[in-house]
Amino acid sequence: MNSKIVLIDGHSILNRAFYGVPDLTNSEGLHTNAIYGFLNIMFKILEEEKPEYLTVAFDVHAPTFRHEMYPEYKGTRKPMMDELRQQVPVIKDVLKAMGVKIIEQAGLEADDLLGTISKRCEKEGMDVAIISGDRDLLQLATEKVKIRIPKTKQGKTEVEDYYAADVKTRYEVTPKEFIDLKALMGDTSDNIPGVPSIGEKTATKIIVEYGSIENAFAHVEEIKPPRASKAMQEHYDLAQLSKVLATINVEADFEYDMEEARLGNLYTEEAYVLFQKLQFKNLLSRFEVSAPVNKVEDNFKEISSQKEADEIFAKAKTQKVVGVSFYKDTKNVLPLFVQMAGLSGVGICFGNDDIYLITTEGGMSIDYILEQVQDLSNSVGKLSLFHVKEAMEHLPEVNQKTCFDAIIAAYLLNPLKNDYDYADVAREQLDLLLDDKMEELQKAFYEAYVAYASYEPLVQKLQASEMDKLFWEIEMPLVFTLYEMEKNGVKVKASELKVYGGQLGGKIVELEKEIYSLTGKEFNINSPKQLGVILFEELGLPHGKKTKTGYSTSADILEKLAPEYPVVSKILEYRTLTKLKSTYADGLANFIQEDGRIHGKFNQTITATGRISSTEPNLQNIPIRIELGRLIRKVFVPEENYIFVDADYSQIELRILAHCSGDEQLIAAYKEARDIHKMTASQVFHIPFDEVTDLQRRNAKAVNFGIVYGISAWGLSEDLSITPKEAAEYIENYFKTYPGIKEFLDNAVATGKEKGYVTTLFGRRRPIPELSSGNFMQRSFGERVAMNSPIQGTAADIMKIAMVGVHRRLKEENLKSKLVLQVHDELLIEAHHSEVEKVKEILAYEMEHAAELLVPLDVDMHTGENWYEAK
DNA sequence: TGAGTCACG
DNA sequence: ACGTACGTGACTCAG
Repeated sequence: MNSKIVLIDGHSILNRAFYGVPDLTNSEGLHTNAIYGFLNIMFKILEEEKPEYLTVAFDVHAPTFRHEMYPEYKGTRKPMMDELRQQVPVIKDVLKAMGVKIIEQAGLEADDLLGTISKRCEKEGMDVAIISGDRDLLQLATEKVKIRIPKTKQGKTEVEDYYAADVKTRYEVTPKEFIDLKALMGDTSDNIPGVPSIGEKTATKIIVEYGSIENAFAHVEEIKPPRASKAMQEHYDLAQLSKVLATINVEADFEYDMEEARLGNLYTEEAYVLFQKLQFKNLLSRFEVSAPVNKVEDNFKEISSQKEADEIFAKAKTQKVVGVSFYKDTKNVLPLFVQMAGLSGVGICFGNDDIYLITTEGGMSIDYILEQVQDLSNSVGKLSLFHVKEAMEHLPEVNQKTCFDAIIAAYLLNPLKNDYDYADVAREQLDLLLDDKMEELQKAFYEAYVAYASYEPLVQKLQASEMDKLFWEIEMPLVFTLYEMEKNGVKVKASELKVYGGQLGGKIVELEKEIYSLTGKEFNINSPKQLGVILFEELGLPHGKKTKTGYSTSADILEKLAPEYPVVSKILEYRTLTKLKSTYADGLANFIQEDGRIHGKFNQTITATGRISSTEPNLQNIPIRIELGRLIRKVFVPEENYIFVDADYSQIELRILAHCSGDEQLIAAYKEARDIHKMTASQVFHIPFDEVTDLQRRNAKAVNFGIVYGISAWGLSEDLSITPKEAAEYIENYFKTYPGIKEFLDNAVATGKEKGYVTTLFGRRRPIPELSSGNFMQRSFGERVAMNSPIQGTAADIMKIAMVGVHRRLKEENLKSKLVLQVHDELLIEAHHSEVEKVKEILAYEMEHAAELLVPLDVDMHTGENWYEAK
């Protein structure tokens, strides 16, 4: 068995990968799709070939002898897109980190390097596989040298292989003749001229017949068709030039040490770090799980005696920063009961040599330890933790002013990531790689250490990005407000919910029967796939959009059919009812705790814009638009002697738009408390204010919404069921009426493109990597996001400020009333009967004064015996 | 696990 | 020519 070498045409494969793999970016906004695709192709090839040697060749962007001969060489080639260009140095770093030999040489193209190495290796008796996306390389094919051309088709990589014989089969010419073929037909991508009027067909015929351009020229009179013969006589010089340009130099002069190309272990620690940075989760699994050697680990000290613990706490009290973590020993706990297991220790860290785990092992009670931590919080500079809101369960009396939540800091620095844990922070802030499968004990040590060590870099980065004020004054205080809300929960009447669910169930069964009889068939109505087949194939209804998996059966499509086909309206009704039953009636019931309340989670590190999200259950999407659904709100009730006070901002996003754009007209309108949608209609459609019809007002409202979402004529036309042309006219008129708004939106996109992110009034950042995408769709999305995020994000900031203010006032004034829900622009308070007026005053004041804008912030308020009444 | 659908602001 | 409104989360089906 001969030894084997794989040679990769670096730029060519990177280019293939770039166009074959959908746009990917890591959390820092670096585009990574080409790198990802390149590595996938490379790994696939290596697995197939199992070579001893590997080399990747790159072009250096310097003129070669071909440019001297023909300055236009490769001249028409499009300049590399930025998103691809930025990936070139990175792939080189990745390859270096994996110990892969890279070769590049000024004055030589990758083709020449590959050709020469290939020849040298072949002479040594080796097998060679050359990987390129470029068919030029086919001239190098022999019996020993295989050219492999990967094609990415729908995510799958298929490879075309060419030995010399395969070239002959496919192109009717030998690899050597392939050069002559190209000399005749030319190559637009490399700007090789070829002979005018000779294309692939004619060129093949000529070369098959004569074997070379020289021999063809010797018989030029005989060449058929006459047109080709004439072209050949007139432009033989071009053919000769083209041949030289197309010929790969297989005897180039450069140093190449075979031993450097020998394949070692690709999966090095360096490569692992890079892969993590690039966020190639799939590829990471190729690395043997190996925790890197860590010096910190040597300093882990387990403490179980109270005397030692007291000393450590005493020392900790004088520190600027102390990292804290919690240790739950689950070794001997059945998986089912892990949740209920109590803590068995606390991690404490205030220096690289001071990393402790104080455990209950020696008889210290966990309450004692936790008390010490809370005590510590009063004298320490900062107490740094992960997930402070969750930690509050253990530290209810902690000094909130000294708490630092590293997860929230990491979120502000990159709100696009969907998941954060201490390992992410360790990697990003400390370049420390942690094994995800650690013992709980070791984890607790590391968590305390990372909380301590990441404090400085995080705070420094928050300052550098001007988000320190946002962090300390809004996000950190909000942690405790959200904790309170979760702890408070909201009372839900289980019995009424059950009745409601039962009623729905009855109606659903009836509808089911009717649908089956109307379609003449029993099927799963909940399956869009089955439903599509029944409606559009068996019943032959006109279908609209198609999705990847079949026909679209979404509500907007079905609604168009409903007037004509009774079964369709039944299906729509069925959908509504099953949704209400499964998600709300049954769904909510599952979350009612023993105290009769639902304690949903309010998440602070999820959204890209800064909004809060609600889960388990989602209490921010309880029905309201449809009456039947809205009834669910009747089961949300205050406890005895309490009443709901509900306050919501009126049109906060449009007001923010008015403020940020400084548009005189809009500002004046809000100052005068005019009906904004009606006014918009009057101005955009040129109608006297009092003559605006309901429809016109509705349309204007949709335009206002569209503006906030990052308007596009197509989107608006879809929403209003008008033509994109008409929608474009609306928008044009709108911008003519409010020139300040156009300027503001244009500016948002421009600064987004320039800086890579947009900001809210309070400095919150939203990175938008899509803005630099070469893909039209992605870029347009980025532009809409650039227009929307500052508005939506500022609204979120203002609401957060209001919440902190309301929470602070309730506490300061010793009120029994509690914040229970937040729904983006709405707050729900469970107010004690004796405190209703006070609560109303607090809500109104804190919400209206959360920010000082050029327009007033208006708040609507209602009270009620349940949530339905309070809206 | 991803796609489709639909509930909310 | 391209082809969607912005931001979320839960449930269901089907592979």
